[in-house]
Amino acid sequence: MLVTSRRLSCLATQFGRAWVSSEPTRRPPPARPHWMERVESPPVNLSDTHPNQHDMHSDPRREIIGNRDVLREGYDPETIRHRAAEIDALSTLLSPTKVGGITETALLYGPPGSGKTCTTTAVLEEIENEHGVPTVAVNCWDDHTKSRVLYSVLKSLVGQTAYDQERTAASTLLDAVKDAIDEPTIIFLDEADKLVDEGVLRDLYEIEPVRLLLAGNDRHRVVGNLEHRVYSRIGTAQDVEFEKYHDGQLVEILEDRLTAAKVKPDIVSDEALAGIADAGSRDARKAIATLRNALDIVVLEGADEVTGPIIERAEQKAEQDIAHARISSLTASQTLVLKVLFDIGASTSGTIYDEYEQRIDDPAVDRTVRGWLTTKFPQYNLVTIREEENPQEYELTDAARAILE
DNA sequence: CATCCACGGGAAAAGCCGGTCG
DNA sequence: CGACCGGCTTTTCCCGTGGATG
Repeated sequence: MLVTSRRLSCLATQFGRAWVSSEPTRRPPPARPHWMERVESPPVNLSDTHPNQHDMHSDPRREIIGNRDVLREGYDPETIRHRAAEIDALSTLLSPTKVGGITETALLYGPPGSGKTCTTTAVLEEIENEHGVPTVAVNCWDDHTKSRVLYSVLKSLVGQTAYDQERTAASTLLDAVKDAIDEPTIIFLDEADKLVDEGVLRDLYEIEPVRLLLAGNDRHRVVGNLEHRVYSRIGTAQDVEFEKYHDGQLVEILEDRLTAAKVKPDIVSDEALAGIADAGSRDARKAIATLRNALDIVVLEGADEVTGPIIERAEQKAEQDIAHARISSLTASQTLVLKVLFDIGASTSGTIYDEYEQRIDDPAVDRTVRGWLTTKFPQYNLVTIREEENPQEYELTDAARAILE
């Protein structure tokens, strides 16, 4: 099943480019700078803390997964597959001869799990290593406010700072960032559509040597209403669009991980792999999470191989882990709104609010609850909005419902 | 030294309101 | 008209700091 020759030949055709074939030089772990923790921290994954890793000496099961690390969220693969065009576009856009030239901004957009982050990270790493161009990456999901973005940028540029992240004025941080930048520098804001205050984009953009890379799910959300206020000043931004992987491509990506993770052969059949790719609904992040969970189930339950039912459970677990973590981060009041939704099913904001108000002593005001329903909860993938209804209705996602039971 | 309190700042909540739809 | 939506603005909340006070 793990057809090595197929993988290699595929690689060869995918990447004729020099920088790709210099693969092995990529990612010297210690050189992994600053923001790496951020990339790893995102939304959480309870199952990441799961079994083995330690105490695996006498455990015969350790044979099953040699290196589970490769399967964790945020791990940067050795090889970027099926993104040759995007890599090409990014490399051209960011090549050192252009950095410092005309200030341009690149806009990367595409659905979740379409390789935006890992592709861009790889290209940036290449540029930093080969050409000495400083690069900074910020995940705006974690750092979605102005001060946090600036703090994060500053920390990447100068290491530890004397500033207190929460307490120093954004303007102070901005000045410090300006001072720290004296040569062309690439700043990559991942999930830029999660920013609360897009003013920070303009602030960063106006620092002369800075070149911005913005990534998000759809172009409209990323540029959206900053079109006039910021975007026009940003000038001609170059778009790089990422599309969902096809199932076949996803299978190859999963095969790479299986090999790198040194998973014992025969645990995951071709058929199972296809099933996992299918469950991932063309989202690489989700597919990998499903694979990881499926293998954990196999290990924990001593199964012989990954089966259909295991894949199904693994898929649900992947979603629920995330939902669980998200729900834990909510306030009691916010959780109550979800419970109301759980009890009464899909409803309009008015109905939800009436019921919510009944159940709590000091309810938040309706505008606030509406804000949660339309922005925060959907972003957390806890609620979906049924826009076809008029007025629109809010409904819990399956994962959220499973947690609230 | 221990407490108290006013202050500065960001983030989140609350308030306001014009607009849409049936 | 009533119910709801969502952009924008204003207010409140919250917390570390630092100076004053007992």
